[in-house]
Amino acid sequence: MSKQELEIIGQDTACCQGLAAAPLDEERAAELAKVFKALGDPVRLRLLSMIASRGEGGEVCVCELTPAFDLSQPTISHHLKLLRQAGLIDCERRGTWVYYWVLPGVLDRLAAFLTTPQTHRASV
Amino acid sequence: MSKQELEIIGQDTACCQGLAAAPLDEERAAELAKVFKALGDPVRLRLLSMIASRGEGGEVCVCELTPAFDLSQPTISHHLKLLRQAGLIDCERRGTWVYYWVLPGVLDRLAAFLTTPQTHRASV
DNA sequence: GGCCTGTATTGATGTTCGTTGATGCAAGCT
DNA sequence: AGCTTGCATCAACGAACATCAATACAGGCC
Repeated sequence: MSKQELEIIGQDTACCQGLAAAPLDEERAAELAKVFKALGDPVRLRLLSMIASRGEGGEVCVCELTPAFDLSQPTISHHLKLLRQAGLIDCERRGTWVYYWVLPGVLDRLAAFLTTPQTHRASV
Repeated sequence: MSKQELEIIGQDTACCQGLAAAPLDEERAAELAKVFKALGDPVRLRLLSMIASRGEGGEVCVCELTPAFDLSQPTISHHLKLLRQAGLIDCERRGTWVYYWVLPGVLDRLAAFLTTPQTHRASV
């Protein structure tokens, strides 16, 4: 049930130049855009937030997520799949239920990418 | 030429609960999704990166941005408009040319929203 | 004034995305 | 085995989006 996500946001990839460090090349821009696109939907943002609120190592059962929305169960399942394909979350089936969690470090790496580098020819 | 952007990511809005602090309410999720959606396109990410690379207070003329892409001028103009409406950048016309810059603090606030809060019932 | 250059807007088109009902699959239970 | 529950996948449809050619607008220059 795993093994489908992208591996975009660094992990061991030492690279990780910030957005403001230098103009993004086409390839890296395309990869990162997939992640931000996954975040670019209110339902997915809420889903991710609900999962992330469980803290490090925390998990949420799908059965807790679905009833929080005025949407059909397939729709929620679809959004969870997109978040997973973006490399933000992962899941595991345990018995009848499926549990989701936030992949450790991803959000912090994304944040690091956004914040402007301290060392810069700053004008201020 | 300004005065059209959203005011989403805090500024003086003291609020700014992180994504992992608590489940996002519908309204805030919708607002934030607009920003991430603006970032969810490779062209816009590259545009923003090119502008942000100029550092604090830096500006870029549209005439420098357009030729960096294999896209028509109206398309670039359209993407810049979306970035502006998302509250990420602003612009000003000076004579014949239009200059864009990154709104100060926006990226840092976005990053702060993504990073998990330190104070938490962390399991690790 | 008229012309030229740089940028934004409009209208149209092909593609992608969000949503749903129907269906399929996995696991527990009797 | 058969039934039931939880979740994923499929097929289809309407809405939103990215793109372009054509056009409009703004400012400098003659």
